[in-house]
Amino acid sequence: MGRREQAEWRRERLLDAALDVFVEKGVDGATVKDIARAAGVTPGLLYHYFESKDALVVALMRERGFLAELRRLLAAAADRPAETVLPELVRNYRRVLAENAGLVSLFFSASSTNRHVRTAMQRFVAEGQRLLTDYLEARVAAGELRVHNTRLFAQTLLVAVAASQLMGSDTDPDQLVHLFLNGAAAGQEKS
Amino acid sequence: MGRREQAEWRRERLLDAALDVFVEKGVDGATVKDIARAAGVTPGLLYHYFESKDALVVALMRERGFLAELRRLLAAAADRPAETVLPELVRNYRRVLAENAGLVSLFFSASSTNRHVRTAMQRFVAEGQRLLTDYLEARVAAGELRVHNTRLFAQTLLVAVAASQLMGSDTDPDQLVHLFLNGAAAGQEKS
Amino acid sequence: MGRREQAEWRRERLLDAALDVFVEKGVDGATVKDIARAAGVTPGLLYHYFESKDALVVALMRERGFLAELRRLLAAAADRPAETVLPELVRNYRRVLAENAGLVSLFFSASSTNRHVRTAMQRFVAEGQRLLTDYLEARVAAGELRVHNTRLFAQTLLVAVAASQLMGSDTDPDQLVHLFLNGAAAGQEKS
Amino acid sequence: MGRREQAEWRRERLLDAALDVFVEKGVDGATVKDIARAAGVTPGLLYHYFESKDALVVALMRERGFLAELRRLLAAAADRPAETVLPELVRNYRRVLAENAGLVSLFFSASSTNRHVRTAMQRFVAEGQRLLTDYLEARVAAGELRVHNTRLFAQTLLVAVAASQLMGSDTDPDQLVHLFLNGAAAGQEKS
DNA sequence: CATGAATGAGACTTCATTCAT
DNA sequence: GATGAATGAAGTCTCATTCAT
Repeated sequence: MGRREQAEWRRERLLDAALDVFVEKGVDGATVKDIARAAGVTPGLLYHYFESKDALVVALMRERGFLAELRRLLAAAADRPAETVLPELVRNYRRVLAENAGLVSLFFSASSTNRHVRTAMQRFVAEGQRLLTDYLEARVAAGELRVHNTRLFAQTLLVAVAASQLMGSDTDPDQLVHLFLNGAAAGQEKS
Repeated sequence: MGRREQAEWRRERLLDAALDVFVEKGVDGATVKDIARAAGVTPGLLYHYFESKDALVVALMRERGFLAELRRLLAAAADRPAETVLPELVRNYRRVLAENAGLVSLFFSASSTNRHVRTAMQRFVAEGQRLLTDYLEARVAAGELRVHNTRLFAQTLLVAVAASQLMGSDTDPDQLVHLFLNGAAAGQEKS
Repeated sequence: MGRREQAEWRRERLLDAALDVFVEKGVDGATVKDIARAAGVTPGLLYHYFESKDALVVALMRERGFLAELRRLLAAAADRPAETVLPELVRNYRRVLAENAGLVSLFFSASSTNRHVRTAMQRFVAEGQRLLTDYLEARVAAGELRVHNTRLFAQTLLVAVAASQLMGSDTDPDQLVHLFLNGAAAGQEKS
Repeated sequence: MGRREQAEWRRERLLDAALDVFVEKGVDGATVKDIARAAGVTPGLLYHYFESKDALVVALMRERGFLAELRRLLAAAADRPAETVLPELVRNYRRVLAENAGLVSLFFSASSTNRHVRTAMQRFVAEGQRLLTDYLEARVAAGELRVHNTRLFAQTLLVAVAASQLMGSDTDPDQLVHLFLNGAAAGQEKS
């Protein structure tokens, strides 16, 4: 492994360690020393790779966030029915969340004092909503859905998945999508 | 105002101040000095009323939480239709959240290092879900709803309201409930 | 000693200690720990009295500076001849410098990274020059001196005294003033 | 450019960079990284040319000081009148100071923790004074000056020039020398 | 020669908490 | 009850210096 790769690898290990520790102790509860120890380096080195502890959080959101995944999932979906796409989306989304488990709690703990972090997080969530909203609009245009407020639908769905993840519920993706598509009223049936 | 009332009053003011400061800076970001200053007293005095900073958080959740409100809202509702009750519930729930605004972010920021706080918070959320789930079960039994997973419905609804509050969206309660009751599929119509 | 006096006294002791340590090790070389130890307290307490290490330096200049002394020395001097006043001034000025010994080196070491400190120092020096310049102008007006550039005279005299102090020379005040009043050219004699 | 010249050249560029950065941030405020960056190299390389950061300061004083210049200016001056030589000296001295601008503040900031640096600086200043004192003694012997304390004269003059430089005053060299030669007393006139 | 990753020591600062007054 | 001086532990961050590549 050359010098260059070694550095890149070290950076990734620091992000791994940071995510682990943030998840376990919370962003504010985690100390730089904790993270460094988890990565097997000295605290000083952390500052060779990241400007500050907050910068680590921002980097995590940028580089380990699931926006890329979400984008990929919806890229070619505009023409396919929500009934097919959404369960798949939820399933994949859940998988991504599960894989990068800690990120979820990270997103919900907007407690950091630092404005940069908070702003980064909000931008992040907004972007996710926008991606899903765009897809939903396409489906409404296609006549499949009649959602009046696509933004509300998108926000609620994403939040619901994340929340169930956060609380450790083992929600069935199909059930969730079914609820969103068909509602809970007794008189309603699929045509 | 007697000794007794004076003390009681002071305690309430401390809780007020703590909530304000927690909201603004997050639980970990807020210092005891901040809280004391916001309450117009000295840090030392805070320890006459609360054992520790963490005790303040727990007290806030116990005494300022919206469980009482939720309980009251659902108490006499078991026999009334969800179509009527839920919008009312969402509306009132939102109002309560808005009034104790900060609590929402407090609940979502599970970042505190202290295990007591985290546990208290989780118990709290679970209790809220249980209350709503019980009502939904009653409505399913009454034949109004056909929800398969009432816990999922309850969790999703509560989280959705809280999240919209957290993100500052001005979601319309009626739209939200409509989405939950009727779904988004185009072929579906209210009878 | 009441609480109030105790605090005041402690603050003064911190300034004393800071001056000592700054003199010995330089502003940048001195650590907060050094200062605290010299004052017999913990580093944390220092921050109860001063916002930062830099604030300590500024406070030293404000409260231990010799401007007050200079002002007092020149207050009633406007009508008295420079030949009498200046040696007296130099003598007293040297005494003040000697008493607050360290301040001199503090003033010359403009090395602190912090802009606030540097600015405070410059304002300080400028004020001293202005005070002496005003007196000299009065003597020129009185016909005793014919200085063309009073600011130059003031600056040079003050700097010369400070510099001799800084370098540990035991300059005779009378000789110094004599040099400034009569010059060094051989053809010149007092009338 | 051969190996040898290349190395020499690199060394000079490092000294240039070091002086610039020391001036801007002070000796203690400047980091090795700052200096390396200013020289366009990496921190590690700096240690091929200098043993330590302090060694850089000492080298600067030895190799970039104005002693050489002062020596040259006074070398052939012993027989020429102070009235001619001193303004010329001040002018050239100021020019040298201006050219190596930063050195002045470097000399006045005796703040470095390191004793070696401090000692080197003091020796340096003393040597400058001795050079000028020797010249003045020659002029006294020649009957031009009647200075009683040539060391005082030399010290004061050099310090005055440096100080005006340090404080950014645009002092006129002729006025300064005039003050030193003729004094400020009203009754005195040039013969 | 040259790089820059890595270290270790230590700097400044913050803060929950205690306690004499 | 109330104050705020005082502490001790810890936290974030900096930096001169070394060394494998």
